Amino acid sequence: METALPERVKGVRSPPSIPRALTKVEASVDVLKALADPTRLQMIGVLKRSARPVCICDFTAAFDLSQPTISHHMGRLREAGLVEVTKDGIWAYYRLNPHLESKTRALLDVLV
Amino acid sequence: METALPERVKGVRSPPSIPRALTKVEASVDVLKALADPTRLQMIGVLKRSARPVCICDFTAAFDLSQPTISHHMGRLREAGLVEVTKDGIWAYYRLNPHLESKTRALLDVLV
DNA sequence: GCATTCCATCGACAACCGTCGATCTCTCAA
DNA sequence: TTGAGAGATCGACGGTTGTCGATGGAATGC
Repeated sequence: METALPERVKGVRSPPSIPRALTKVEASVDVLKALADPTRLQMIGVLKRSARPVCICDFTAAFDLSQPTISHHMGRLREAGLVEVTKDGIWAYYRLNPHLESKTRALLDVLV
Repeated sequence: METALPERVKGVRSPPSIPRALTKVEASVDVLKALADPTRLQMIGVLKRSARPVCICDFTAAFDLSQPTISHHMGRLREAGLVEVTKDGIWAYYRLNPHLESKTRALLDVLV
């Protein structure tokens, strides 16, 4: 029984009382959207566990997806600031962004 | 220079070597998708900070969204197993699922 | 019974997303 | 200089998502 608290009265709204969180939520949502795909989440897992940058051709070989699709997913991760690319000749090597915000780093530690 | 490691040779793929993670990834993706929306992420934040269940009418009042949209978002959170509902008369009170997997709980601790 | 209130569901719409084949750019080797 | 390979970009397609108004169902109060 919740008798110690004011009863809700029909037709009478309580004041909103829900603080509108702000830009912080939007930033988190962008990272979450980037991670909310099985291919991209596995990509992040591989990069996080790898001591050195990984050639994107290895992802193309490992996943049952076309090369443009792999490139698209990696681009999404790059746009979200999660990964960095270095070109070496005709190859592109990706690694986790070494300057990730601590909160984002903690998120990845929980996830992968 | 990476001379201590085998050089990548043009036209010759390295073995895949990327382990395909499994159902675990899919489960994480479902939670991430549920959280990857500003409205739903704020809802989760409110529920996590609230000591008692919150009437969904408070969310309807606090957000600039229609009542069906609020109900839809809460339904998504419920489908993902993140929240639970208890009906009290004509009101619906939502709270964080008290039996969240520890990994999911850790995720929310980082996020909100 | 009847009207009112809260909430979920339905149907529809535009926007976004994942995927592909085709194409373009760049680099390297012959 | 020419050819070939790696990777990004483009255009298109179906499926999903966020949003709304309208409707339906359950509980309450008159």
